[in-house]
Amino acid sequence: MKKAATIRDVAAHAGVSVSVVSRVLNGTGPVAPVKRAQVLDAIEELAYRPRAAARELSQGRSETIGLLLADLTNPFFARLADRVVAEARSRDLQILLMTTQEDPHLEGQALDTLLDRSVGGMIGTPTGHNTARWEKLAALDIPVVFVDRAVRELDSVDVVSIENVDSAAAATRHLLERGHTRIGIVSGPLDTTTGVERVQGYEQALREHGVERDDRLVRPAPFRGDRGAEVVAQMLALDDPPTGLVVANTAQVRVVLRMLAQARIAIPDDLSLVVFDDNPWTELIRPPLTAVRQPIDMLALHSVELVHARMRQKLPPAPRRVRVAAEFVERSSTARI
Amino acid sequence: MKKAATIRDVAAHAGVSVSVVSRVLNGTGPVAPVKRAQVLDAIEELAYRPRAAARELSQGRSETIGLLLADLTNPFFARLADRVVAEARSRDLQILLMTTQEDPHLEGQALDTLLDRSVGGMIGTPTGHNTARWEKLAALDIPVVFVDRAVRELDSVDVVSIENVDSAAAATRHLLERGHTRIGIVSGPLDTTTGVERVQGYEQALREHGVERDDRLVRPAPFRGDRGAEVVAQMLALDDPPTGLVVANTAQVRVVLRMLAQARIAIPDDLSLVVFDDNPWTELIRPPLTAVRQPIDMLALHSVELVHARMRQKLPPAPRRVRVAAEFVERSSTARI
DNA sequence: TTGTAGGCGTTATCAG
DNA sequence: CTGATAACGCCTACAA
Repeated sequence: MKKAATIRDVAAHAGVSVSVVSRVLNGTGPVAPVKRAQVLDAIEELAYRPRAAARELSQGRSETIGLLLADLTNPFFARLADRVVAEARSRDLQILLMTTQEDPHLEGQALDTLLDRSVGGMIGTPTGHNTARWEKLAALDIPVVFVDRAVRELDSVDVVSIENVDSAAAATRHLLERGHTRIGIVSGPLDTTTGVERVQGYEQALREHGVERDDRLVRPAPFRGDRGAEVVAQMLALDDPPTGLVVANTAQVRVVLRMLAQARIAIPDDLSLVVFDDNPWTELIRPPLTAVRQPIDMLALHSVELVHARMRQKLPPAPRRVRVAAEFVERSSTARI
Repeated sequence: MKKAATIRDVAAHAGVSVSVVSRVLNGTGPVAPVKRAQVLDAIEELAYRPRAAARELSQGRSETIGLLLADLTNPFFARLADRVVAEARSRDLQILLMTTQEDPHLEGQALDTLLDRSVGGMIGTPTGHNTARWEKLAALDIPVVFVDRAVRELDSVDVVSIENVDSAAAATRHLLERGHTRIGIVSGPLDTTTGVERVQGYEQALREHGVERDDRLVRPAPFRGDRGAEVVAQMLALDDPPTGLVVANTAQVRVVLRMLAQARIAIPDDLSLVVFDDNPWTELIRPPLTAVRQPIDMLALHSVELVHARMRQKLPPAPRRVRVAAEFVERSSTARI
């Protein structure tokens, strides 16, 4: 088993210098058509493949982009990863995957190692607690794109997300238009952009319909754990419990559903339900859930496209905020009051 | 913005040579306690982090392992990825993620780029069609571990999977013990080990109970597409349709469930159902599904541990086959006939 | 125990 | 157009 061919082997085999080979490889600089052909032949024959590490070392930057997601257990992030990988491949970018598990400490570690790898760019769902490190990446001229959510302090980085305000407003409006006035919302933590923006949309819809906001019906829940269930249970225990509920925290819909089932709350008879993110199983359960469908392929497409463009310096420096519309999918978990 | 410190900067700052720094970094070779402290200080002060690319180039191998999964859209693989990432982190290994989408062509591409990256190891779910390339990896002394499924031709690579035969037998037995004799099975393609082994388990259980195998009830389906649904529809259209069904192809349970719902087949009244892989939503749907639960964390643990050990040459050359038991979870989708 | 120097595979600069 | 040759940052004999 002889070791893999290097650029020098190719050069020798083709009877040219390494520079020529490098040039045909990267299309940088001129090469005589004849020699080009020879080089191509040699490459073919030796099954030569440039070593990524050497390339990185030499140019100080790589074609690898770090993907730092919260949690692959959440189908939303899993499908996002799937699409990001696909988009990356079509651009010859590699994906280095890490997860934060919504833990700032883990996020910190991940960012550090990403730094070592001198990745060419980053796509991530920030926990909101490592602003210094994120800034460092940016300071090192490593393009960063936040997807799904952002960090308010970091207003110089690109963000790709859905229209959170509009989506939440639409979900709430759907309930209002069906006669509900007692509408609860379980959002994400209020120090995340998704958390606050979705509550804003909810409030906006309420305002439109002249319904007063009741603090007891607006409850944030962390992304991890079962808090979402508790919070809903508390709402339901009120003297005047909600008749409609928006679960805007994707990570909590499962636990909420489980609690509702255990408590034998009939949907939509006892409670009308709209959830954020339309999973493959959302239509499988009984009743099929009305949901806000996030266009995950678009989120992935724009994220990858954005880092890619930045890596190629093909974009003006001003931070980009891409917001794509989400689709409202009406099924059977909501009913007229 | 000054550029990141290199090993030379550290050496200078600590008043030693680079080799000393390298030695304290990698614990290779002796270092005087005093100097070690100085070096550590310098590292701290300069916030030095070794460049992964340089290290790779110099030693010809990296601490990055390639993870080549079929499809992150399948919750089984998504959760597997999640655990693999976690296990990898605790061993300071990085994960380069790629997907095959069950497409041999994409798998081939992925393997090629993995080769360029000179990854230190690989964990993957092979499609079964790129044996040459897989062998090439092995020939290059890159440890390969197949997880979940294997390729029969490649019997020299490590494999981590559940006890497929036993699991399928248990699932089938469960049905038999409840009086079913007409039992269908939707397996994976028969050129995959999971596909054949689960059918073997099914047959074994049948044999135990003296039930004859009916070819029309044993139908493989590809991992992609909706074939599983068609195949079940065909079984159900028989003169003597099955009263029990095992969906052993994780990728097909969703479409089968959808079809069953549309056809208004009552479960378990019309049909008793056991599915492979216990997702978070398996207990959310109506009725909650009886399932074979794959211990995903164990699969991940062993896979990572195995590549890691091989990378460190800490294992005898003989290929390892780790098979972990799966758990049978009885819920409400199966009933006595 | 320490330091020097050569090599890892590419890219890039700069004379021919 | 082409070809030496110097980086790139780290590891590792080998010498001291």
